[in-house]
Amino acid sequence: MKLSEFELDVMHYFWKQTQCSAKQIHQWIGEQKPVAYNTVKTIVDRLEEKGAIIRVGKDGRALLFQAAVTQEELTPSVLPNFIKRFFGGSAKGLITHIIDDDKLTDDEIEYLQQYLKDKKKQ
Amino acid sequence: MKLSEFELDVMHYFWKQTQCSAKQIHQWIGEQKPVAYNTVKTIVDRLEEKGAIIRVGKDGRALLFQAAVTQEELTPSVLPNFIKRFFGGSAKGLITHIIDDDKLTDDEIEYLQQYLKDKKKQ
DNA sequence: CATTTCAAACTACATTTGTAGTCAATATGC
DNA sequence: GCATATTGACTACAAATGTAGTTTGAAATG
Repeated sequence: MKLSEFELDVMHYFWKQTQCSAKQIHQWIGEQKPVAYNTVKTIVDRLEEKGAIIRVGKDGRALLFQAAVTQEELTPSVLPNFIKRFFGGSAKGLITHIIDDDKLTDDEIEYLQQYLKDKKKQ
Repeated sequence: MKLSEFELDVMHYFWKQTQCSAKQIHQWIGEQKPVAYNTVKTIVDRLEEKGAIIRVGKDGRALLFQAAVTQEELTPSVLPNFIKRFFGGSAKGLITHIIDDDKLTDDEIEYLQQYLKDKKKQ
């Protein structure tokens, strides 16, 4: 399943919330960028068409939707491509880039060190 | 600068090679998926329009191009978005995902451990 | 030099994406 | 019950994207 950037943004909300209406999505998105309700509704419609979300009921006249694909199901298909495109296929390259970029707190670094240590033991 | 997926694919070659012609790009891409020369040429044209590559000479009648933006210049604008979309903004989340997915060799794990250690010292 | 050939430049077109308006049905408040 | 406000469904449309054909001019070749 291939989703556009905006569609992924919206999925993000479905992954955090168990179920929600287009209106709720619109309000959430609206906190970050101004966009018409209908715009969000269109994205929701397309996500339903693509099978990324499904109707699970109604709240008054509003339809309630729920994610039909998990973040985990969708990510694997995206990450390898991303790594290939931007880091010549080297996952290590991506990680060192993140480290260089100071994207990690000291705590996170510690956590990852432990994580790597555990991984090597296996 | 925003580049499409295909455009990024092509940039990938410009980043590896110092300079090349549309024909060379076409041959390389052709190894992975069948696509007409003109298709590749269009992408090269668009990359030139966007200023991602520049003409650096000719080889016979063929134009030679060279990357005008480095991978490093382009990646920073893409990575945060990617992390936000797929890992809720957590770089740590991305890294642990990669580790879990066995994308790393033992040597790479070792290298990263050292890398993290050095980072913490700073 | 004339001819061939090949790449550049231009044009075309279906699909996807972001953005939103219109219309119709239906809860809901009074 | 009726008017009003909302929401779903449908339609619209420009820009971007992937894909490739046509035309033209200039370089290679005999």
